[in-house]
Amino acid sequence: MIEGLDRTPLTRDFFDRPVLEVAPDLLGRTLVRITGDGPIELRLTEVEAYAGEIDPGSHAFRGRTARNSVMFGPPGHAYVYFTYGMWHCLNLVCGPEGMASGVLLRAGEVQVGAELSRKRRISARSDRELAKGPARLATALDIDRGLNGTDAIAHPGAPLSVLHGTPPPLDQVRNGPRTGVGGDGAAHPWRFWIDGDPTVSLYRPHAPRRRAT
DNA sequence: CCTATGATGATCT
DNA sequence: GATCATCATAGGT
Repeated sequence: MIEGLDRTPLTRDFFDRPVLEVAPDLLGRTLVRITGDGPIELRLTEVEAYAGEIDPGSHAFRGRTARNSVMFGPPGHAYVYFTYGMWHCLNLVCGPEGMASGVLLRAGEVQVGAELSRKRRISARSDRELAKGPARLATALDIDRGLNGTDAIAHPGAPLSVLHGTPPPLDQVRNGPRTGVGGDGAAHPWRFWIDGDPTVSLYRPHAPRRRAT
């Protein structure tokens, strides 16, 4: 186990705040995933905020649909979506309920269960790449749509939960434009990361894909 | 180090 | 039919 870590679970109140408060506050926290093979734990190093129906970059911008309905529900639950035909991404819903905001978990450092994670991340050249990117993070933690809507506040049998961990000093938290978000949503500097951490993903500006001819 | 491109399918218009 | 909160790989510098 990790020494010197505050392993107190985060509470519902932690997530029941505006997403721009919650997102940077998640850095350094410990994400716990209980798989069939054992636990995997991750220290969060990079996140992005999505502010519901006022945010052109958010899945909830055009209102509630079958896919995004979890975002409109209670804070502290997992919103998992499938994208680009083969990847999953994990978000944590923030408050207040009905605002449809969430935090995309983009990267982290695997601190427990790296051997389990490696089995799902064969192409990772080093452990620092296990969860370096949102779809890599979901793969490393064996997360798919089966976990969509799951309550991520710690409780008996919880497959997913978040512990207090060790937040970084405030002057080590950086922010900038969100990765892969174009149009009007690109203006918001709502990506947050821990400065200098080797597990933070590389920034890629949004580029529209060329149409097939 | 870098840039370009194909993979693959759910979702929404 | 177009888009997509992405990644792995190939090949150039």
